[in-house]
Amino acid sequence: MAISLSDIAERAGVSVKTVSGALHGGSARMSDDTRQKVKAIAEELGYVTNLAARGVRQGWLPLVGVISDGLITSPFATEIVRGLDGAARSAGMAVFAVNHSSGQSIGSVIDEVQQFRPRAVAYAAMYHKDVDLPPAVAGSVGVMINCREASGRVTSLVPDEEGGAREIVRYLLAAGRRRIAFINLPGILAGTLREKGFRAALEGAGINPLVVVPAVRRSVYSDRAPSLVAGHVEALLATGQRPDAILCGNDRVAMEVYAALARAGLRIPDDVAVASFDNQVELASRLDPPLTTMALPHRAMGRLAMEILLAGEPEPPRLRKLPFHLVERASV
Amino acid sequence: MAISLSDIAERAGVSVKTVSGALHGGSARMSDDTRQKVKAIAEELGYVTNLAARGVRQGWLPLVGVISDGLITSPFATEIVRGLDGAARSAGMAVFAVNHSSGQSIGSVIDEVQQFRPRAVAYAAMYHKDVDLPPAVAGSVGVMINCREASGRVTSLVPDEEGGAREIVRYLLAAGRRRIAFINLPGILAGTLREKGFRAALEGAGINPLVVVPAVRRSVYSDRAPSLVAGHVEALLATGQRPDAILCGNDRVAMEVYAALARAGLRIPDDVAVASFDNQVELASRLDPPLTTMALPHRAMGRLAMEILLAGEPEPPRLRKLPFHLVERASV
DNA sequence: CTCATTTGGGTTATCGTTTACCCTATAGTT
DNA sequence: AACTATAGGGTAAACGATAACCCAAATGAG
Repeated sequence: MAISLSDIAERAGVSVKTVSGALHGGSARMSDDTRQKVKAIAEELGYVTNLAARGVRQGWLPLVGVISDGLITSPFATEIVRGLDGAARSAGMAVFAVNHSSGQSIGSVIDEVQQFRPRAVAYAAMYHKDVDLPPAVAGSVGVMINCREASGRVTSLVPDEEGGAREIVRYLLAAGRRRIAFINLPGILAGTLREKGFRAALEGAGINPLVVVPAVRRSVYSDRAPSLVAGHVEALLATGQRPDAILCGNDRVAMEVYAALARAGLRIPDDVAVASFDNQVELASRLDPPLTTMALPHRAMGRLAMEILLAGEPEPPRLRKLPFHLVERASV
Repeated sequence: MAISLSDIAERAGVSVKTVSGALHGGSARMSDDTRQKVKAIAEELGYVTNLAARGVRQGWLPLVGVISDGLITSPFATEIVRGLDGAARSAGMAVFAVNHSSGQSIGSVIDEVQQFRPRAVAYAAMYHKDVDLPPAVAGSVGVMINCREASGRVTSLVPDEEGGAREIVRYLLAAGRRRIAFINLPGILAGTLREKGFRAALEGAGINPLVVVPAVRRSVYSDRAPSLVAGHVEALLATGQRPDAILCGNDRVAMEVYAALARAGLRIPDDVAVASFDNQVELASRLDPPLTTMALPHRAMGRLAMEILLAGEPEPPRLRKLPFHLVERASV
């Protein structure tokens, strides 16, 4: 079927090992003449390296396996994969992803991945959460992305939720806002951590948070849960203490806040500033006015993950928090 | 390093081939006793098949390569990959994706993919477009997803844009709407085809389209291009012939239409119905009222692509148009 | 009881590549 | 001129799994 080294060897009148050396072994000693001739014939025949064969010799394939937990619906998944992919390709690796559907045990998914003898394996969560890796398989996973591994045996990469919240609060304060409300995402780790950062930043400035309320019914954040946002905004506006800034748990919440404020006849940012988390570009940049929001470091997590995976000497496992990135638009 | 068949064979006191037969060759004749013993030892030792070794023998690896053209920013990419992945896994295959960045020739990307000796290769475009595959590589690609291959040497799977437009128009007509405007996406294939379907459906009903206008400056559709939507809506409302329905090129355009109608004090759907294409769930379901929209058949394209790739006898190449799917919410 | 068939399993070659080791010229050194 | 490096390249053995072939023992039919 496909051309192999021995086809080239025969045609060039040299041995297989010479061909191998000419094409792949950069430092193999041989005359430039031979090397060029072999390369020319390989090119002519359309030779393509058989990585499976090399893999059986080396014991691994130039692949990086990514186990993604649950559905890959989120657009963030692509960002993580993109970060991984970019770094992987420059190292001559390809990324293959397998879904960890809720039915299966993590062990069986890892076995599935290990069949390919990948160079490295990463585990990626689709939203920031805690994950408990069974001891037996912890050794097969090189890095955890967007989740905190409980046992501490594996390096975990997560967004710095607290820091991100502090940063956006400081930005609102610098813009002169003082009565800041937070419509948070309840029941998820990111929400809990952001609330901590939110309160800490305000406290540091000697200001009390106006209010912290959940975007949907407490303890269940899901896109399908009925939204409480409109009600919250109306309630906030009905009080004497009208907020001069509303921080939102994500861009979709901000979208609803925009609508509620528009109904109330208030202008953004003149009457009320709005800021949020996520930076779903397609949404945030299309709102009127375009939304100022904290971008999650998904791409950076992917890139750093690959660096860690492909690094020679593994550093001791630890939790690394990656900074958010402020995307300034016009809503503050 | 990893356990191999010979480790098991030694431990079980049988030959390697017997182990191979016991674990993988379902029909290999041997006593149930032997088979069970071998399986038990394999389990105990934690044996994991080495697919690279099998691959060198068979000539291919149980991998399906997906070449994705350009950036994988779109959330649709995940849908396509999900469709592929689901079908692939039930066939024991994994999907690996490589980005076709604009700098590279398609040939070099295909070579990169072929190094892994994948069972099949698909090419996926991130938006509906025409793609010209060089004759030399057309043979290596089994199916084109979300794009039309010019030469006709490869089966192409695309959304049925015309049919989708016809369907949503018929739905609007059935809801009693007669003055229907279309804010289309200019400069892209999907827009052109949808406009055809839009006009055809109205013509079939003996009605004239109110107007067809571009969402952004003509001939350049991009998320970053300045939007013309607000202006169009205002202009439409200023005429004597106020529309009773606005069809939008995508959900983000619809979002802007919502805002413009709200500013004008009009209610959806009572005063004006709004419908669109895409079904970006997170956006469409969060709008108020939730948006009725035509969902693109991305998942279906992924699934069908895998079926075609893994089918034994290839059917003659042709262009297959997959139907959109109406998602009824509350905006009509 | 003999011969044919089936059962259970071993031998060995093979896939394409890499690598440890070996051989032979040629060039350079003394 | 003899001797030693070294360049240039060949041989052959891996890597792990599979498959074509073979062989011995057990089973069945006549």
